[in-house]
Amino acid sequence: MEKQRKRAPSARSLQTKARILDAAEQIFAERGFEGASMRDIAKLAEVQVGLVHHHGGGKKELFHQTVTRRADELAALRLDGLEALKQSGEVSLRGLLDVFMRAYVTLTQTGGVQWHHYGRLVAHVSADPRWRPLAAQCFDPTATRFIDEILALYPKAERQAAATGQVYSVAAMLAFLNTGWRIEALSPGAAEAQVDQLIDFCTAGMEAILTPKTQ
Amino acid sequence: MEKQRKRAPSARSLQTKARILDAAEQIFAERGFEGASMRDIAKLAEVQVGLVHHHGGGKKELFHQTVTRRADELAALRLDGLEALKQSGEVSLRGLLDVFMRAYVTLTQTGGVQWHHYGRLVAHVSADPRWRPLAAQCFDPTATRFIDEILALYPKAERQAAATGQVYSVAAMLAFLNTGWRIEALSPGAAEAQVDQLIDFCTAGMEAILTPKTQ
DNA sequence: GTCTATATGTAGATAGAC
DNA sequence: GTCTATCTACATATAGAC
Repeated sequence: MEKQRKRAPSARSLQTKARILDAAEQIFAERGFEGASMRDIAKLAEVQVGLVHHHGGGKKELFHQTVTRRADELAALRLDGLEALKQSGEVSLRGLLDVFMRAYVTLTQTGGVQWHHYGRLVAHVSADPRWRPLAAQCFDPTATRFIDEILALYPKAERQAAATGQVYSVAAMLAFLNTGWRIEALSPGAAEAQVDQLIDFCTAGMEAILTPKTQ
Repeated sequence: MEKQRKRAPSARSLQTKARILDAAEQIFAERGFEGASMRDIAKLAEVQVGLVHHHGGGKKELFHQTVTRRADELAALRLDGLEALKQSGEVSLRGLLDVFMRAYVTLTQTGGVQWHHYGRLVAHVSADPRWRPLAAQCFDPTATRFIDEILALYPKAERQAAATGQVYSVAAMLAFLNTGWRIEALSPGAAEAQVDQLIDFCTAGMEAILTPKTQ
């Protein structure tokens, strides 16, 4: 259970680092990279400023760690869902977009504050061209995987169209996450209806640009 | 209310202020509010730092001025287009979204660097909840106007659905503007095709959430 | 209106004691 | 690993000469 590499990670140390990453996640999500300060992160994590540098390795490196920490978990969530969908034999465009979005959206809205912060953090990463390489590393492999599946359903569509639709869908999803609606405040049924609406929008839009205009 | 009628705006002064706002537009667009510095803005505008304060009235006020400067022009562009569309008698959902997006998108892509910067600046404003009041002041009136027209076309649709679709459409549009495709680098025909594709996506998505599921 | 000089605060980062 | 103290740089903002 307990990891022991060199000397002693000392459960306390791991716990401290986790607290720092949690704090960084929140501050970065709220104020962006430039707007966040190491001091505010340290204060929220209830540690000294030097410790944030020690565990984070500088502000930029800390930001990278914060983003990548949950990226694998998110990718696994999506790819597992994709695998389950394919084995069900009922692969459809809507089913693919549902798998890609629903678990993530639900998690960021009702899966605890940290995932909520992570949702906003991802919005920053996706919006700022400066983080393009980081975003590519974290999210492109999974996105490409889904685009492949979509193209298998629409053999005559061009890859550019599917990729464009994916970009628009992600943009709509991030808008949904960051528009400030805390859907958890609604009734559970209403929350699901909101997600359904998002998926309806993206499915219809995607299908429109996948099928030849000369309908 | 009115601008200084006291002495003389002195063409040179107006020119200087315009240069400062142009520089601010570019720097804010590239690095966001926190990432931008008054020094960098001054340097790009080729003036002294004090002058940026003098004309801008502090960093926050300068940001507001930069955003609002072109907002009226943009609103007029859209409302004129809406008026023309209504007088043509051929109002459709696609027509409305076309009016709302095409002129703006084309302008930010081929209307000169300053409009290109402004497109990215608007993306920052739209993404950050801190600028919500500013965004509301600049863009909500026009957006509400278009939502009204959409609801007139779909009497049975709920206002929430139209507003949600509008948010997703704007998100897709901003993604289009900021994904880095310089469509001006493409052939003119290809550029128009890209915009058509964006409008296709939004029209289909919007229609999907405006019509009752149990169709 | 424009420039020089400066006031004042805070940022990221590090050294060294414990 | 953790904390205290500090270095250095740069931020916004302003005062006053011209």
